[in-house]
Amino acid sequence: MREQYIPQEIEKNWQKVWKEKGIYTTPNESDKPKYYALSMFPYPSGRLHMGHVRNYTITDVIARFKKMTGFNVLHPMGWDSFGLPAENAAIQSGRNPAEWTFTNIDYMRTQLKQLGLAYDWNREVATCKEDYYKWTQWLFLEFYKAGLAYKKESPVNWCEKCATVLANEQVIDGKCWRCDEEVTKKKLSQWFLKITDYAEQLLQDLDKLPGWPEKVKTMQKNWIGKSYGAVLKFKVAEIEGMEIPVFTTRPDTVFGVTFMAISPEYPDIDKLITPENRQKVEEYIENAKKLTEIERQSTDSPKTGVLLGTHVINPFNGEKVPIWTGDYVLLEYGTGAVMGVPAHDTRDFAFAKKFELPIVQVIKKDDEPLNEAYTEPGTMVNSGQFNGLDNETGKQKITEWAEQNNAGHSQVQFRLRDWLISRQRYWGAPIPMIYCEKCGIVPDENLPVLLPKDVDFQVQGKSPIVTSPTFVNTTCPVCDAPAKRETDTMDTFICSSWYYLRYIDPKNSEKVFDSSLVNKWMNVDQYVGGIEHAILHLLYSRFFVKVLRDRGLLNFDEPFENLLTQGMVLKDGSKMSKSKGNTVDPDEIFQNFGADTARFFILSDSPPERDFDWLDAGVEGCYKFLNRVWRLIYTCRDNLVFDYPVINIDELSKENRDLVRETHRVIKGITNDIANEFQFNTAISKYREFVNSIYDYLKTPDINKAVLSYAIFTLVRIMAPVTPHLSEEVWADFGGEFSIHEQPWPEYDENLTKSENVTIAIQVCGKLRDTVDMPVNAPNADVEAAALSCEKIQGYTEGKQIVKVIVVPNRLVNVVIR
RNA sequence: GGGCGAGUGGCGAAAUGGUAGACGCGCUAGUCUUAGGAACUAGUAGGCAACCCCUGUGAGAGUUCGAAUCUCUCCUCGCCCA
Repeated sequence: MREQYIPQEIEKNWQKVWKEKGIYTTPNESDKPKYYALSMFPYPSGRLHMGHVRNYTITDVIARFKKMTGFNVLHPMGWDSFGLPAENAAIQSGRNPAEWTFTNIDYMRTQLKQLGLAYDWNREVATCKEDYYKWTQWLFLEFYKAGLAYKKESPVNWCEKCATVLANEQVIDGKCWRCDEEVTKKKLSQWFLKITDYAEQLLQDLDKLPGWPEKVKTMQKNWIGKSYGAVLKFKVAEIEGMEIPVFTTRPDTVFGVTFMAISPEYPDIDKLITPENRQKVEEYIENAKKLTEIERQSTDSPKTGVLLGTHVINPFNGEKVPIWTGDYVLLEYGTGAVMGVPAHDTRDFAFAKKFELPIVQVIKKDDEPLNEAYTEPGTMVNSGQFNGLDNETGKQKITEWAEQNNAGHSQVQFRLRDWLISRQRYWGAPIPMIYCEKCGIVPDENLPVLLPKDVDFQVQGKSPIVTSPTFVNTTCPVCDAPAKRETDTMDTFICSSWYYLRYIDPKNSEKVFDSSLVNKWMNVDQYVGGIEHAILHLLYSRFFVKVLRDRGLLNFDEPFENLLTQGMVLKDGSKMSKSKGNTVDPDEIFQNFGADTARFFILSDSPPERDFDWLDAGVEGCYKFLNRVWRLIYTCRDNLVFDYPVINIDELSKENRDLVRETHRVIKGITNDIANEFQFNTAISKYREFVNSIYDYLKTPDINKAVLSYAIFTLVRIMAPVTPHLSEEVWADFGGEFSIHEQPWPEYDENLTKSENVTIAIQVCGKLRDTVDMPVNAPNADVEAAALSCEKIQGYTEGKQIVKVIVVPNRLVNVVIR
């Protein structure tokens, strides 16, 4: 027998051969249909973690399988390599962020190669390289030219610890998505991308994505948050000509308005404050600034507010109600002002209770007294001419009345805000804009705008980029006068919004990419990544594609045809993390067991979208199994014939026929598990069952070399996507043509997937009582007769009346008695 | 508070209207061995001295010849949104 299974040697050798022969280089031209398999590219944090291993193994198995089933597969990899950790490392260790990043990339690339992933490394991209971010900047200018990039002063989310602003999507429960610091509000002049222009399309086109998990689509739908309502205009009683518009989804409750609340940041708030209230209000406004959004919005935190002293007039009933300012009203949502209807809005109710404001019920279901806000449907009351309408009709009628009387109009409102992309950091793509005193804001077409190297990373509270004497001062490209550069860099989510397009044409120095190539390769047929990107990255990428389509750069609506969101890798029931000390280092697994074992294990046990609990004993179990496969092959080496003759099943003994049939059945099962369902865990269990069957077969005296060879070499081939090194080694050792990964996927004969006999369950009144072996597809009458003649069944039927007998072919018989 | 998803052995899980617990981990006993954490064999949902018996897929009801699976009510957990 050949020596032991030594994965470390086998794997190293084949990785070298694959590289030399370039079998994973993907040509752009091919007779085969295209298939684009994509993993979310990593941030080069230093080393691979098990989440990466899981993500990339899943995509790799799909890519290898597709290649064997006849596709020209594009399977690239790259680096999401701008971002804060590099800068923090630079601050702490004095190293240059670029150096830190490229060192990490080199190490992680080695690890990816050790995992045996079938990437076309010629297409590698890194977002922090000049030849990439040049085009990120170019795309920014495309947005600018389309009127989709603008600068605006507004209160923005500010993370003190990261010393930068954050997009709304990056604020999780009022905290920074990166460092968990409480996010506060700060007024700054910042660049935005006008994603709201595409809100409707981003919502509608979710229907074009049947290959996405419902969960992700629902999350995006909620995030975009389309709501139908009306803007109603309330005149200010004390100030001639001034009015305050409010957005409401409940115009039907307008007769229940007993106060108005405006945001502390409301632009005209100053005019609305009467002198006797001024001091109190200003103090209140100061305080509100310090609060986080979560503190302000929470339904269970106590409501606060102060009276301004002025009033508005309800256009519907002429009633004068006081104006308050309350921090639960946010400037960014709606119009920054809400009409207070305590009877029918939970937060208004709490506010009114606290400040003893009147509560007027205008929607009624029954006569129960109002102990809390009534937010259900009902009939309108106390609403003048609208009394008696059901409230849904009321919404329309009220809005119509407002439109006819110049008091408002219907309005569709989105929760989605424009995307704030300015970051006060160094390690990102500089926003290519110049400020000239004469010409104003001028785009810098001279790309790339390179990151300066003469910066001081030790500065506190501002971006290191500002310390560069050479970067900030420049000349205006229009008038040649001295000018200043924009010093903010772009949110790294911009860089990752288009990387999958650059893989298609990664070395193009003339253009961002060749449109015809991109149109040919896209969409991504299968995208695999973590659920944590359900909103951020996936929404931004969809937005980018739509804008680039409208700029004529590509001709499709959506980037990712099918999406698989894989679950987390856990250990001892919780997420792996350094602080918990429950991490598992991929390098250690490679060294001890080899990459094939790691790949095999990470796919076993749990379906991909579910969380996966890492178990050390589980890895060992997989290693033992691969050893068992190896031993199986080499103990029966003398009986294996690579070019075995055609098998005629009719000439074989029962044991041989059974193994042939099982081989066909396993091909069918695994093909289905991988191709249709991504049920890698059940595929793995089928490999094991098959190996167990072959071992059983070896015990029979009548071993047929062709049958055994058919089983073994089929096993080796169908395992190839999961254990590429082991399969390649065995294949080559027995004289197979290089490479097993370029062999066609085994086919099966549907007729031969069926066994000759089946065990039929016999139930009496739905309870299992016995079983009987019958030939497959036996006539129902025969099966019924066999069932009724069973001794045990007769014991149950004796003296009873048989009401009916149900026969499910090849499955069971149910005898119903009375 | 709303939306979505999930609940099956000691554990990861399988079965999507038809023999519940495939496959694996762990465990038990045995064989071989100087030894074994290797390999192999047998067993492993619970109850009962034991069975070919009874119970059993979060709880309860319903539909059906038959329900882990479909329907309703409730409980618990997770995620997202407030």
